[in-house]
Amino acid sequence: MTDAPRLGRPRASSPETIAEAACELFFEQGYDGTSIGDITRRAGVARASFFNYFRAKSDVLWSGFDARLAAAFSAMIAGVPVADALARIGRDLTPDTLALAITNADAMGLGDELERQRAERLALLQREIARRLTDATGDALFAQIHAAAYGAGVLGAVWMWAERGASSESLEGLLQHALSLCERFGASGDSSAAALA
Amino acid sequence: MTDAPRLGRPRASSPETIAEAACELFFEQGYDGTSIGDITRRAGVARASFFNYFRAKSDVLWSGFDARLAAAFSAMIAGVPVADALARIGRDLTPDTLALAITNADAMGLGDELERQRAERLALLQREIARRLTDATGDALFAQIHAAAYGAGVLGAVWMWAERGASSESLEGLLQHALSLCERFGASGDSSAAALA
DNA sequence: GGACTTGCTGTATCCGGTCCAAGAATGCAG
DNA sequence: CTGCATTCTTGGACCGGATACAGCAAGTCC
Repeated sequence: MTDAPRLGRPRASSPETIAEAACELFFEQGYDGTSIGDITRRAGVARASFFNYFRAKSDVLWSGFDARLAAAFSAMIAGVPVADALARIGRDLTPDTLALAITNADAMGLGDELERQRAERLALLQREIARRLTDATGDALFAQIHAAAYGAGVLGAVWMWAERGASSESLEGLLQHALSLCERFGASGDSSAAALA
Repeated sequence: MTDAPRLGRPRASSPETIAEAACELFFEQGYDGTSIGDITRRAGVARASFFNYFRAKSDVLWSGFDARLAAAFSAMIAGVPVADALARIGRDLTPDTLALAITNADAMGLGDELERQRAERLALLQREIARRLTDATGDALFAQIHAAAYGAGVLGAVWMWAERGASSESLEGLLQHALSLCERFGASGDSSAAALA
C-alpha cells in the first residue's frame, strides 16, 4: 500500500515498464515467440533482473489480478464473508494487462497459455474458498463443489467483462450477478451430509 | 480398444514399463529430483523414446485418468446426459498410477505438481461440460459455473476415493453422491438469464 | 568515511520439450 | 529372396524457462 522502503540501491526499472515492453513484443512476435531475453533487452535491463520483478513469464499478464486475489483471500481470513470478499475484486478494476491479454488473445498468440493460467487461478480460488467453506458446513465434498462454482463465477465474470471491451462500469454488476448465482447454490445444500462419512 | 496395428517395427517397451520405472524413481528421489533421463535409463530405452509413450513427464501419472475423461467427453458428444457420462468415469476404475500418486503425494515429493495438473483437469472438465450445458440453457455464465461444479465434483470424489485407500467399490457411490449435489444446483437456476445480456 | 542493505549483472547450470536424420525391425508384394 | 513401405528407436542438436550465485553498484544511516 505505501511506498517502497528507503534502504539500498533503488530499482532501475519497474514492473510497469517491463510489462509494457513485454506486451509490445507479444503483439509483434507473439507470446511464444518472445523470449525473456527479448523482453529485458527492450526494457533495458539484464535478463536475470526480470525475475526481480516477476516470478515467471506469465506473471507479466497476471500479477495485477493475482494481487487482487491475494487481497480477497486476506479479507476472507479476516472474517469477511466469502461473497463480499470476492465482490471486491471487481471494485475499481481498471483495464489492466490481463484484460488486454483476454481481448487480444489471438493477436498476442496466447493460445493455450491463457487457459493454463486461468486454470491455475480457478484451482487457487477453489482451494482458498473451500478452506473457508469447510469450516461452516462440515461437508468437504460439497464445500469443494461450491467453492469451484464461486471461482468459476469470478473468472467467468472477468472474462465476459474483458471480452465486452472492459468497459469500466459493468464488471461490478457482472460479478455480483455471478456471485448471486453461486450463493443460491449454497442455500439448497444443507442436508445429506453424513450419508457417506 | 483393439490390439495394435501390425505394421512396422514393434515397440521395444510399453507405457506400463516406463510408468513403473518412473514411479519407483519418484519414491526413491522424488518427482522433481527425477529427470526424464533417469526414467528412461532405468527403463532401458533412450531419452527421446520417452516421448513416444508420453507427451510429458506428468502424463506418467495422468494418462490413465485422461483416457477416461476423453471417453466421457466422447459419450457426451454422442448425446449421453452429462451426469451419466461423468458417472462412468468411476466404473471399474482400478487403482492406477493417479491413485498411487494421490495417496503417496508426500512420499513422492509431488508438492505442487499434482495440484497444477489437477487444476488443468478441472479446467478441461469445465470447458467440455460447459460446451454442452450452454446449448441447453443459453446462459453462458451460469453454464460455466455449473460446469465447474461438476468438474469439482468429479475430481473431489476421485481424491476422496484415493485418500481412503482406493478401496475399489466406493468410488462409484462417491461419484454419484457428488453428481447429485451438482444436479440439484442446476435445477434451481433457470430464471434470471436476460438481465445483463 | 565506513557499515549495511538492496538491487543489478553476467554467467553457469539444469531440465523439460521439440526436432530431425539415420538406422533397425517388422509385414507384405512381387 | 528382394525390395518396399511402415513404424519405431536412437543419438544429438537445440531452445527457452527457471534457478543459483558471486561480484559489483548505489543508495541510507551513523
